[in-house]
Amino acid sequence: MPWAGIPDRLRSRGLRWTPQRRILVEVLANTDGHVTGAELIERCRAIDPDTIPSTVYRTLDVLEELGVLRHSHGADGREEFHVLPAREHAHLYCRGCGGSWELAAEDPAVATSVEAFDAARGFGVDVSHLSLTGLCASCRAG
Amino acid sequence: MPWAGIPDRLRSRGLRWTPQRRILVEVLANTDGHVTGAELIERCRAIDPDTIPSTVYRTLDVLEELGVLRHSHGADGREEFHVLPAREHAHLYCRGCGGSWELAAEDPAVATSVEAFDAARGFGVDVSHLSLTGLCASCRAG
DNA sequence: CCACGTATCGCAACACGTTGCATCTGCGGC
DNA sequence: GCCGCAGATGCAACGTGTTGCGATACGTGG
Repeated sequence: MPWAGIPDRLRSRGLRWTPQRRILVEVLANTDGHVTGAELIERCRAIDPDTIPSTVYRTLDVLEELGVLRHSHGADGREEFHVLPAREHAHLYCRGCGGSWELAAEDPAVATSVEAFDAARGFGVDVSHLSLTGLCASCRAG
Repeated sequence: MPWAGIPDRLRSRGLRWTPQRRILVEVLANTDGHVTGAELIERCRAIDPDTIPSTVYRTLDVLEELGVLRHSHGADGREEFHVLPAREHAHLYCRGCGGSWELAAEDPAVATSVEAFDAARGFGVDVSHLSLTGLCASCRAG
């Protein structure tokens, strides 16, 4: 678990390890897949009811700078956080059925797209911040 | 100007042409490129200071259903509206310099990506809802 | 083990957007 | 020209996220 090293990683940057951050990291350690900011706050409050939203969001920013997590924006523009992006991944949202899927960076379609933007304009797409909205195969068929 | 036909298009659907909608359409008619919801409200208030946000957002929904405009989410997740998407287009945001670019659906990189997702999983990407974040060529070089 | 500097916290206010509901009004029909 | 009613409005409350600021406490150095 990479969580164990976080206190020292913070301190080595002149940042601090506080009870509030410990709680959030504990929550994140028990999380996989996506979570919204609101969900994280809720889970933190389950541990410490005094959890303050702004503290959570600020800590999330810090953890993102540390590279421990990533955020992107869902189909509705809401923030979504991804823990431990061991594999970078993008997201697909279907506006028909509301379904969502994770796509690895190695997914052929994703890789093709990234290459296309690189080749065409030298733009380096952040795969982990990539959210596509559209219609999935079955909604198109139906 | 396609705006002239809007009152009738609304009525033919059993919807209504109201003073509030007239103001918003007037604002949109003098807009090109992207606007955020907040900007639209501000411009409406310049005409009628009593403009209410919820009315504006609801009208925007209606106009989007009419196909007069489209919305997507910017790099920060905020809503962005696009007037008259005569040409469907996607957006590119650079997290380095904060720059943003419009990409036509016919842009080679965009077209390649759309095809890739269609071919790989039958997913039909909404180009007009597509926002990519990453690093532009000059920020990568710098 | 204490003191000090600064990162962080808690709180309050704000910004953007959404929702529920009572009231009002556009507009089609008579 | 008037009526009725579904569609819209206005308002108020809420949800999510951000920001500014004074108070607090982490952790380093003595």
